[in-house]
Amino acid sequence: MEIGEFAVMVESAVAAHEVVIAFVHCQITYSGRAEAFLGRGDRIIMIKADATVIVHQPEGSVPINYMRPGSAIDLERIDEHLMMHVRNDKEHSFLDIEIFRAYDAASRRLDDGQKQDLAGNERDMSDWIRDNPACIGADFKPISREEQTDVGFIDVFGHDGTGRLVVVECKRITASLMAVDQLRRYVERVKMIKGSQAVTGVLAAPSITPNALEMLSSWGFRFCRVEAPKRLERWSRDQKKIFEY
Amino acid sequence: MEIGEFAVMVESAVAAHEVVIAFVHCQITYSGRAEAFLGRGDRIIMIKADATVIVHQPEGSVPINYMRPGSAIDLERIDEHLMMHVRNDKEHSFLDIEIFRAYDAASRRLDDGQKQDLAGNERDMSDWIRDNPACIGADFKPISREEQTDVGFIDVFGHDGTGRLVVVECKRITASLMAVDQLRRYVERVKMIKGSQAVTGVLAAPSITPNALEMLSSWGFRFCRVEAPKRLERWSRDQKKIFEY
DNA sequence: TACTACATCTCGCAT
DNA sequence: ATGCGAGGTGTAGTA
Repeated sequence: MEIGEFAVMVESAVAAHEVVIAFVHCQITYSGRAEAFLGRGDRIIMIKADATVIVHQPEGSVPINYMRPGSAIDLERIDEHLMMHVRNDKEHSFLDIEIFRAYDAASRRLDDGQKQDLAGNERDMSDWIRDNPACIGADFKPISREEQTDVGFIDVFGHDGTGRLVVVECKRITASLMAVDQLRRYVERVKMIKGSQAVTGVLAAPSITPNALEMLSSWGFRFCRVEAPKRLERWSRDQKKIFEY
Repeated sequence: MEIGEFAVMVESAVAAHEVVIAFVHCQITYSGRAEAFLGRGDRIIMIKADATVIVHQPEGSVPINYMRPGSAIDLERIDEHLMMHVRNDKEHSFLDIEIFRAYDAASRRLDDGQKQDLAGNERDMSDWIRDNPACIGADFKPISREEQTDVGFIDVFGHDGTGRLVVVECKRITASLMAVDQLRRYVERVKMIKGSQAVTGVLAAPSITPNALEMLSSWGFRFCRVEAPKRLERWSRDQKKIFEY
């Protein structure tokens, strides 16, 4: 694709808030929260309707460069090259893509107002614990869940039969040292605010790392094996049969 | 673009490890670490040379769905639709993209062996502190930096003039409560292993939140204002003039 | 492989 | 605007 033709296409598509995709050979300079340089190679450039710019290499799941929505996109012709300047003045960042060749490009207006419905997150997990408190302890009585109490964001907050307060921290994946740090901070906060030492912590997760379990125990806290529930599991179970053949 | 033609193009491109980009109207079902459904709308599908699959909506900087490298991609014709099944058996996940229309698509073999050279990360920051220890304290003497010592991952580890050990934790952006948690854990670990109470902590960051500063002080630790250095700032400063006009 | 911590993390929610 | 924590986080480094 001739570079001048490519430039015209990109400029008109960006002006019309179309989505643009291009296969190019380029080198890239970034400056903003960090600074980076990427030498010449083949990449995929995506410009979205909201002026988000994303650059992908031919392999790997994360973009090598990107600029957030609302960037200003300018093209500058330099000899046979095309410099794509992407600026975000508010964030004091820029991305300069020097395009040596444009192999192919496409643009189109796309419409999509849908939002994804997702199940199995940490909120589903704390809901499930509130409704199934016995998984934390036979006498565990939940008081609040994911609410902004006077002690802050605590996933599930309750008390046991003896009147001791219980702070539950949920993790949807293996709990690590950082989860124990967080639980400890919450328990200390509750002790401080309630002016009582009768507070303990429970880490609820599908599993826990050995170091985290050791640290948890050293603070007198407890691990509870809980899986994040998947609301949509009805169809999931059917689909999963595919894996089994 | 006729859906049968699209199917043939995708299958041959995937087999040839080409990169594929398509503008489609589709709905998407995901099951894996969580479960999700996304109703009908226009999206961009990217299939990379390593069988990574990424789906973007027309706005926003993050993909709405993705499958990691090494996925199995199968197409199934259902009446006038096309079902793209993406499976990753190892991760027990799948992505089903029901494509109602393929507006446009392109594929191409892309070559890129380049790696990005990046400056201004946390490692650069700990390097800089090691080489400029006075920023931590007039008598601070660094011993190690980002090394796996017998006390674990500590950004910069040293001692002050009085023989007291100093643990430095670096954050390239504003330090929060979690950074203080981390520093406290490291200091406790060093106290335990060295069997000494003469250990203190320093949090080095460009700024710190009020709560984090309060917690830091309550543990007897100290905040040090340090910016992540940008090795490439030579050209950066020149380019930044653009912002000023 | 599991564990740990960084990331130009991004995003949402609440103050 | 800032603070805080989740994320289908992903990725790199290391044991």
